[in-house]
This record gives sequence, C-alpha cells and structure tokens, in this order.
Amino acid sequence: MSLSHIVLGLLDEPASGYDIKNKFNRSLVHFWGAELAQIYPTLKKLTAQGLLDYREVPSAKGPARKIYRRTARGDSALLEWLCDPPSTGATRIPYLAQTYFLNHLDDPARTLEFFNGLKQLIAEKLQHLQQANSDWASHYPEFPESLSDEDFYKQMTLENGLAVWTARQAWCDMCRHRIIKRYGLKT
Amino acid sequence: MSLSHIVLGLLDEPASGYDIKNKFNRSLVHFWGAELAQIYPTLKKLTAQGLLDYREVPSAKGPARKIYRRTARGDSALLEWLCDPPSTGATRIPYLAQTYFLNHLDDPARTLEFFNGLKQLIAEKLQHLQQANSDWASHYPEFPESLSDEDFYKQMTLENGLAVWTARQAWCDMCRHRIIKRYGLKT
DNA sequence: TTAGGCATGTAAGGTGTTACATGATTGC
DNA sequence: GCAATCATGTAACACCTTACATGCCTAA
Repeated sequence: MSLSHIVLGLLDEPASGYDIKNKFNRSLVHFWGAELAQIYPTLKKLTAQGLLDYREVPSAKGPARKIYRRTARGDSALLEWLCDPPSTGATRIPYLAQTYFLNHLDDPARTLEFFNGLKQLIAEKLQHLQQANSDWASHYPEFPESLSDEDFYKQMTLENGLAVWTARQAWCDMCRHRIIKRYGLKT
Repeated sequence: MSLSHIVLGLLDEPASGYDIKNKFNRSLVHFWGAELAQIYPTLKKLTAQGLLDYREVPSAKGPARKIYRRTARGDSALLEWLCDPPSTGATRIPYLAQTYFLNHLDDPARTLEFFNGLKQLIAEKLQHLQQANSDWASHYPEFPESLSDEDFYKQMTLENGLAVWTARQAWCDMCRHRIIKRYGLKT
C-alpha cells in the first residue's frame, strides 16, 4: 500500500488532491503513476486514520479546494515507511512478454517492426527524462553538487530513469541488429 | 489482461497449471510473476472462452493433473496479441518512491544503509540472471548465433534483464558515492 | 457558446496477493 | 508420524483503471 505513503510524503506543503495529481505527472510518473480516482479515496482514508487533516479554501476558478496537511501522526508514519528496507516490487513488462513469444509470428519483417515501434516508445520516454534533467541542471550552477538535500534525492530518481531507459535503448538496438543479421533484412 | 496471453503462449506443449507456475519461476519471473491462485482461474476462463481445452491424467504423486492445450482459436488469439504494438506498461518501483523522500530521514548513515541494502538486492537479481544466461551459453556452442528461433527471443528477454539490472547496479553505486562524498561518510 | 482547465468525487470492473482448504505420495 | 513436493482449487481483500457525474470560470 505504497500510494498512501507517497501521498503522505508529497504533503510536505499543504496541497489538494488535484495538486497532488500534478506532482505525480511532473516528477513521479516515471516510477509511480496515480489517477485522481485513486488519489481522492486515499486522501479520505489517510484523513480517517488521523494521518492527514484538511481545510476548505475557495478556489479562484472552480469548486472549493480541500487543502490537506500531514498531522504529527502522519509525520511518524512517513518516517516509519522510510525506515523499511528497500523493495524492488513486482515487475510486469508487457513488451517483454510479447518478445518472449515472438517466434510464433514467424515473420521477421513484422518482428522487426515490433522493435522499431519499441525503439520509438523508448526514445520518447528518454526525451522526457532528459528534458526534466536539463531543466534541473539549468536551475543549479554546480549540478548536481549544489542541489538542496530535498532535491538531491528527488534528482536521483530521475537519474535512475535515465540509466534504466538508456540501457533499454541499447538493448532494443541490439535486438534490432540481431534480427537484421539473423534474417538478412534491410533497415 | 496480459496474463491470459502469457498462459496461452506458454502452452506450446500441453501442460498443467502447476507446470505453468514452474515455467514462470524458471524463465519469466524477471519480467512477469504469477501465483497459482491466479493461474488456475485464468486457465478456467480461457477454457470457457474456447481458447484452451484439457484432459485429466492421473499423477504419479498427488491428485489428477489437468493437462491443457491451445485450441485453434487459442492459436489465433495468441497471434493477434503478438501483432499488438509494444507497450511499456505501468511502472511502480517502491525503492524509488522511498528514495524520492529520503531527505526526511535526515540521517546520512541510515540513508547509506538503505542503498547498501538495495545494492545487495540488486546483486542477487543479477546473480540469478547471470546464472540463467551462462546455462544458456553452455548449451549452445556459438552463443547466441546458434540459438533456435524459439530460444532466440526468449534469450532476448534475459538479455534485457541483464542490461536493466546492470544499469540499476551502476546507479545504486553512484548514489552511494554521492552520499558518501556529500556527507563525508566512510565505507 | 463552447472547449478546456480547475476541482470534487463515485461506481463498476479488472488484476493481483495472501491465506486457507484438500488430498496423495515419498523419504526421513 | 511428519515434512516436503505434487496438485488442485476458493475466498477475501487490496490495488488500479475506466468511465461517468457534477459544476465553476476563462478565453477564443
């Protein structure tokens, strides 16, 4: 039940469910995604558990915002989670599942198309990550040494995305070359 | 609903739910895990959809085995899935979620311990993958050129695991060194 | 006036995990 | 006799996705 913990962590400054969703989109989405339909019930549950509270604030545009904050008990719960040993979690990668059975396709050109499409997907992911990282770099003069303690760890998760997706890119190219060589294809 | 597709793919030769679970453990677990509690209902559902059928065979030890096979319609369903464009799926990586908030710990020695634990986890994953890959290599003289079409693609998924976990290992070491340098720690 | 961003939510359904229940056979 | 491996499954719960419902404000 890690979404609760992440929401807890995100509430360093008071924020609404909508704000939290934006934080996910901006800086967590490369290792954890969440929809509003999941965030709102989570905020409700954490409030019921006494780990959050909120006040309502009228919005400039649209309905009233519920601004949530961590309570003292919320702070402890967050600390406790951070003391848990690291876990790698379950992996489920659809494109590798398909790759595993690709021999059934029995059509090298089509198989290569699969990897060409994948190459494209990977390039897009990498572009987002590189954009985010250079935004960061342009904000700090002696990047990454001059990062604040807070940003130091957040930037590490970005670095992880960059490392992993770069490895996937190299792997995907290797697959393409092996297929081209094995079946004597062009481009 | 990819587990159904994977189960379908795994039934190149007739097998029981129990056999399928073993296949997951042996060669798919690094990109897709599945428990028996999920496999049995999936086999039932695929059979109801006419994509599988089965016969019962007495077991040497234990209750009768249900041996499943793909039907002709199962073959088509598998092919259709393989023609879907590649998808990277949702990512949820607990250790990165923790990393993102690690500044709250406010204790560099403890933080370093977190990454030491992670380094250990990663080393174990890599060891399994390397073992599996050298098993492959020892079976084939001119590895990987001499792989059969079937094994050619299966081995690629292993190669992916190796590439990705090696990148994670390098990242984890970078994190450890940055922390040691930043806070002036030893070991 | 209509589309889009802001802002809240619920409902239904799919996917996955943990725990439990049953029972045969083999080896210690 | 007991634990481990083989072999089947169900039930309860947790987690996540998709679609829907509501309503305000702003800019084209």
